Amino acid sequence: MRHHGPQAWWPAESRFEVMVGAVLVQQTAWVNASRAIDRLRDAGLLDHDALASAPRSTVEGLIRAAGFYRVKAKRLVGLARFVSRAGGLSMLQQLGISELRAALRELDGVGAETADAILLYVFERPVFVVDAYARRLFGRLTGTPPSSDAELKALVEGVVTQAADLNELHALIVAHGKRFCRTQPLCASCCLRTSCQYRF
DNA sequence: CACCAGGGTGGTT
DNA sequence: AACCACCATGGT
Repeated sequence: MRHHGPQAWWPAESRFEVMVGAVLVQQTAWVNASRAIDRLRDAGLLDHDALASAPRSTVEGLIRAAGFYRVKAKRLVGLARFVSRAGGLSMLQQLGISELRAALRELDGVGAETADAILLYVFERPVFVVDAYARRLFGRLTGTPPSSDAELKALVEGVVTQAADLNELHALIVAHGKRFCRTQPLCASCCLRTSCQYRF
């Protein structure tokens, strides 16, 4: 990783747009999820009330570029209805982290990783997002690899406690993982920047 | 042409 | 609990 530092991770014009992106990017390259987001924006549907009442067939047509467009359209409308029912993101913001996570996990299409990504990037809660890159990284980095995602989460969250730092950490892991970590061993610069206060 | 991309769900063993 | 098929498009 040549350029440690803010990764301009998860660019979006609103918090709800981040939630929509979290679903659209599942098993999909960001460039294609981004196209779908642009089309939703042009259609005025990056708004939970508007999206909640939009026909699924309309949403399907707009998000086709992101792949899995039928299941994702269903998930997006369900997500929008959830936010509308709750009375908006400012209402959900009031909830405690565990009940907010439980509410998100009940939604169709929101698994462990997407729930944690939303907690971190939408609600700014101090959560470490365990994804395939993080598993590979820590599996190789530590002598005894974490045996579960829960263990890995606890390990990292026990050290990195600030939401802003967990945000940056996840961004660095994914940005680096995409470039190097799939087939090659970790390179020497594969950890946090040297000026970082945290040590594993 | 094969493989991958910032996963989740439901079914089978 | 560990697999597996499926969802589907666009890039390399």
